[in-house]
Amino acid sequence: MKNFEDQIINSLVSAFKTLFEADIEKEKITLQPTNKEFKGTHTFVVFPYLKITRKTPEESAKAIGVFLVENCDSVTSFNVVKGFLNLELSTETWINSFHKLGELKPSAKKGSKYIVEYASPNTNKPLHLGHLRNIFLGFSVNRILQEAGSEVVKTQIVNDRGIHICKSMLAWKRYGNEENPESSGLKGDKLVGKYYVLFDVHYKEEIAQLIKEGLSEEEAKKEAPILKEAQELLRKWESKDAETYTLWEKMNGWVYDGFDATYESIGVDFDKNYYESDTYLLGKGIVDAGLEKGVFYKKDDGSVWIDLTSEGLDEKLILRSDGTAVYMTQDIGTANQRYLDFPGIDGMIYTVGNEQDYHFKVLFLILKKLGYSWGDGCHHLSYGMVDLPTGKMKSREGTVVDADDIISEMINTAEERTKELGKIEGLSEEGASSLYRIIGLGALKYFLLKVDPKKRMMFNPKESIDFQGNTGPFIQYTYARISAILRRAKILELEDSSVSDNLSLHNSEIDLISLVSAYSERVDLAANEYSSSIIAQYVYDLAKAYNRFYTELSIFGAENKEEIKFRVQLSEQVAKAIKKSMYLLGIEVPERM
RNA sequence: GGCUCCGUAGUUCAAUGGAUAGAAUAGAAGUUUCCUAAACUUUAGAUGCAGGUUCGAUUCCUGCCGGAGCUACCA
Repeated sequence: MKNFEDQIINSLVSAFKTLFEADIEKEKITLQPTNKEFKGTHTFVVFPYLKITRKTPEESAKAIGVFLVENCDSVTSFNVVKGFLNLELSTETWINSFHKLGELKPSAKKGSKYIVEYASPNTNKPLHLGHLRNIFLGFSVNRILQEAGSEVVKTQIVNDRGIHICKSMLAWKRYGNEENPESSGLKGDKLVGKYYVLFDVHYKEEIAQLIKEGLSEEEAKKEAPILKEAQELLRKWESKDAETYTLWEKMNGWVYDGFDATYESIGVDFDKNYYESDTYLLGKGIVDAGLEKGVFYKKDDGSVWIDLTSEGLDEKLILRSDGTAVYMTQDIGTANQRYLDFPGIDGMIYTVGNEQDYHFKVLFLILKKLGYSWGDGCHHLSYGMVDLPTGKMKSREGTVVDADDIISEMINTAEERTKELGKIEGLSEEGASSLYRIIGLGALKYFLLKVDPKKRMMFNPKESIDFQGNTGPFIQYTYARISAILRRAKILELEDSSVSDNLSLHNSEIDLISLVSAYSERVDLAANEYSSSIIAQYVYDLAKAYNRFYTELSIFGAENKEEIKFRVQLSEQVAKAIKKSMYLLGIEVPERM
């Protein structure tokens, strides 16, 4: 909350006290932005208070408005439309508020410590567009939390074991002829993914054959020799069979090289990796402790359960009757392990698709019941699928948009567009290719981050991602435009003195001041909601407002030196706010484009 | 069947219970002797259906219709 807004609210409280002899709690009073069609910037809605005022909406609003103009320094005039009291503030208020930029720091998560998990790839297939949404979201939330004063550990959990891994291993053993990334020229993850698909092809053939021989589909799926062999391979892996283990390590190594290349190209990294092969046995000890505490109970067959029916959920299996772990056991164990690795954390953020909403609801409930102090701080950053016009993306059916493909496609398009617009004059070759990367990735990241994370979103591969309108490049372009202004201002050597408050401010300038000074609030909001789209919307508003300002008013052609100075300073602040916001989204901004 | 989420312009997305439901894109019409036209201006176009709560509902509640997900001793 800005200082002057706090003042206005205080004045509103005393207005009710003086005019209507009513005590209103300060916290209950809110101001909202005034609609563009009306004069003013802040609006107080009187409808909810009519019972107190015992007057018509218009009369009530007018009385309060008169009181504010008389008693509150920042309010200079008002107008009333029905029950809406629109306030206009003094230039001085705006100038002061402008000077306080940067002094207010976001602090929603001050002093807290989080672990953010934002990738959980399987090592049997390459990353696709859905993974990118996951990674960009988590990476951005990590930065937002940091900006809001928190310390963050970035992590991923690698699903490097299980039947699906054995499938690609088996297919490689059978059909691979010792093929490797060097000999094939394929990126490691792509190579392994190829064999995962190949497994499925042969699996389907065998099923078809068995059905011909008279088995039902159900039976055929279970009895296919290739599947049985894969299961055998999993058993061998679990018993640490040397040959199997070596192959597993070799193929996983290829995949990690592939993933690392992709991570590097999109500019994300991790402080700590967790591997399921290390963690899948964790959690059993905690089950024992939970049994003692009475959080869990044992059935006659030896399986362990938790009863969550009183919370409106189901009974949930924690440990199989043969004593082996399930997904939930593992997640409890991993969470505990992370706490041991990073003592003092206040919570963990899991960036995982919304098909697992129920799982995490249960997981967090269990953590709380087990009495972990950090259970309350856990949050499932749930996001919706990225859909194609043809439906859902499915790796096995090959209906995915590959991550590396879409990245290079975006960079290529950026190059084409930039050349078309003739914007590479005076750029070195490295400068140009770095610019294409910045723009292409900016477009992709912004496209995925501007949408509310919780919602399912649509990606149409035929209509490539836009570079115009509400897009990353539009915001980057605005930044580059301002940079040009600042370069020119530097040459002019405007002496650095403060701006007096007898300027007359234009609406577009007030819009900008008010947006720039909202930075901290918006970051805090985003941190509390774990939402990057709040930042994306904010930075778009900012860029849009700046472009309007830029078109409407001439900066260097202003009436007097003081106005020029003010507009340059305003531009500088907007540039800073854009740069910081884009940083929070993991997007770079260019000085020229 | 049970539980959860989602239905907003042709399309892709917005909207702490507030004013005439915002943007972008596609459509129509404009703006470059002057700070970067990846920009700006104008125009047309939408809340699945039926009730309820109230000063006021895209938002909250109920029912229906449509879509998705979860509902494994898989991960």
